[in-house]
Amino acid sequence: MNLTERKLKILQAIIADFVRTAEPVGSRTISKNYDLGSPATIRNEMSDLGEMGYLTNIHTSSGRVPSEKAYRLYVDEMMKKKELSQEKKDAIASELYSNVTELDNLIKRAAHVLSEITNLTAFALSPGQEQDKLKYINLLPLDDYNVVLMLVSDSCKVSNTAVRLDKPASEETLRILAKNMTYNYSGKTLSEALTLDIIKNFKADAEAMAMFERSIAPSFIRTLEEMLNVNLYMYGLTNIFALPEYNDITKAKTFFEKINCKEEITEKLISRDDGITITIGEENMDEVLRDCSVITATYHVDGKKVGKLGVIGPTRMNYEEVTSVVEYLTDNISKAFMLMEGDDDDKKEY
Amino acid sequence: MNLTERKLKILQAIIADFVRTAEPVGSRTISKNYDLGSPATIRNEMSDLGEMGYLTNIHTSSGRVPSEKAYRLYVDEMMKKKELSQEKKDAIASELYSNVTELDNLIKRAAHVLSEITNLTAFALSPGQEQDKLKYINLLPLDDYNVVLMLVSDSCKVSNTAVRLDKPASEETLRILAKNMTYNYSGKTLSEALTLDIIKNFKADAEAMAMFERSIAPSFIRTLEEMLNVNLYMYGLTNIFALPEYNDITKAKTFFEKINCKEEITEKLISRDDGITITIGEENMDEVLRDCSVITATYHVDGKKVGKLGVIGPTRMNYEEVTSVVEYLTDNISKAFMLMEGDDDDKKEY
DNA sequence: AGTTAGCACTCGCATGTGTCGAGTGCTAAC
DNA sequence: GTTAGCACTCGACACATGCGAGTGCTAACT
Repeated sequence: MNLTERKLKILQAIIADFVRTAEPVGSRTISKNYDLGSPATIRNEMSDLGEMGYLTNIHTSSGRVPSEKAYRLYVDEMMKKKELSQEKKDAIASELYSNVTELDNLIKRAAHVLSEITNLTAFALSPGQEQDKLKYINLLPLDDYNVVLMLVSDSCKVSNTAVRLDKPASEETLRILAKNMTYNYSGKTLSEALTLDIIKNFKADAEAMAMFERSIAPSFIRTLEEMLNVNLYMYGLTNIFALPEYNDITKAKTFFEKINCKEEITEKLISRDDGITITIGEENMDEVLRDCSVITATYHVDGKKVGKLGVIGPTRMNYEEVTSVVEYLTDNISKAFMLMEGDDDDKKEY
Repeated sequence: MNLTERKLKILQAIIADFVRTAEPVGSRTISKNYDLGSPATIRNEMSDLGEMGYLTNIHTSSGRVPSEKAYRLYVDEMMKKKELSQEKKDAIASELYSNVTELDNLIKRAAHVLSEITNLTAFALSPGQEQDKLKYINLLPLDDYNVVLMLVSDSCKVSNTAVRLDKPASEETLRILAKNMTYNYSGKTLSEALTLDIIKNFKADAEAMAMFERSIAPSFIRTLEEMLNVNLYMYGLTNIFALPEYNDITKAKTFFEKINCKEEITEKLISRDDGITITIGEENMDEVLRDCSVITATYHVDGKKVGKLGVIGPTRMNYEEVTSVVEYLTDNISKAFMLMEGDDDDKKEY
């Protein structure tokens, strides 16, 4: 038995209907709305589709529900690229292109508008900074016991930390230490910096070295780690309440509990393939996401920096629509970022 | 009719039972468990209590449920101070006194452990920084077009922002501007700094002034505002799923949606009285919190800085227990903070 | 041979009915 | 003032019934 033209059309119709209504769809409905033959004919075809594993029925006399295999077929073969409605494009634009000054803010907004447009749970990962290089390192004395450790990266990400010394250090000592750090670390990527043996190659007297190791080095490492951290932003979590599949309170509960393990989710998302990736139900290999689908895409800013964003929703999701939104968004993140940087392509060398 | 000893005892028993079970409590239950007379006697008393507005019954033949007036009476008159179990004290201690380095982290942990112990939704507001003073202001050139604006406050809170200039500035210019800023702003509280007319009293040439106004001042203001921001942390939101009063999916939904308006919640919490404050149901004057009770307390760190933390839960909440936890926590936040600052009381002058 | 009408059958769901148990209110006796 | 007893109320639950949507199958139609 193979997938004839009509079978495909019927399957598509069933998917469309089920995505819209979340109700099992019967032969009569399809027959009425799609001009694909009489209910009886459709029933025969549906029966075949069921045998082939594309449709399931809860029990004998209920309508049919598309299987995950059906969604996979749909996503791979039947789904067409869809131009986003102007309205949605506008919504995205007004969110992205409006006086945002920080990349992370841009990302947040992208995730936010994504959740609003799709009515699903959206998330975004801030770009990984592994390739970002240290550019400027300094130690600024505040008073005898407090200094500020200041790191600036290639991409002008500034980070500083108040460090409390256990005994006063002279400005001279700090200057020397800062010089040493600059010498050893500037030009290195953040992840490289973390792997280097901190005190190797330091040229300073024993006391300064001791002070560095005790007080400054730990802060330095912590700050580097922090700069490397990928942030996960989530929006529209409560959108799941609108979905009939989460009418069951315990389902909603477990969803929330699992989705709140940010580390775990970050992990999962990072390890996904680049580009637009769609995983359906069991493909997610995850207890909680078993009856969800996840769509992610990679966005690029500034050539090298890469992050992810996407949505989590029921397998019954409007793949076509959501995919276009996700795609449109990732494209526009780069553009918005460039705009944010100012009209200063000439300055990009720095 | 007035509240006799026995009536009070019966009311207390009913509250205790209802808090535990969330089921309307009947005369027989009380009679069996509390030795306060036969079911019939208790029924008579309950009838009186109902007339006085302390008990309500859903319908003729259901058990009684304490009214908000009853909870108010309980909280005001009948509740005793309760020593926390050692187990809970330990849980709090292990969360608060373990290598935390930032105040905000301490606060987060406090809220987290609070939600864990009470099984309710807990929140914490980071301390307001209105009284925090600017101590150190500097502009550090990164390259021709990028400088770092660096602010350090009295309490060693460091903040810096990358500022992009629209045309290059000499180190000298930046030095002068920084000096001007220091002269005008250091020693001022953050909120004072925001109210001052930025460019008044500046001594610099016209070009430097223009540059300051165009590029640096906006970042300065934004940074100040950011430093003044009070952060709201929430934990245990999903705990409400365990409460029978939120078995209704729409209730859970509205709860989540409202509780997610961080600004609104922050507003509401800030405006509450200091010290331990308990508001019950309608006292909250809020559509969503109408059938919740809120317990907040103020914590102090460092003498002047003040924040809040507390829980949101159903009116049927263990007020005694929760109040003790909240109280114990606020006390220990100050202690943990002092420990965090190091054993350096001698350095506190700075 | 593919398509369709017709019909018996299944199942979920809503509705109605009866029973049970927990609880109240009242009255009369202690 | 307290208590036992009793009639009454109401929600929860179990069970039956009917309805509607849907299927599968067969036989007739094109």
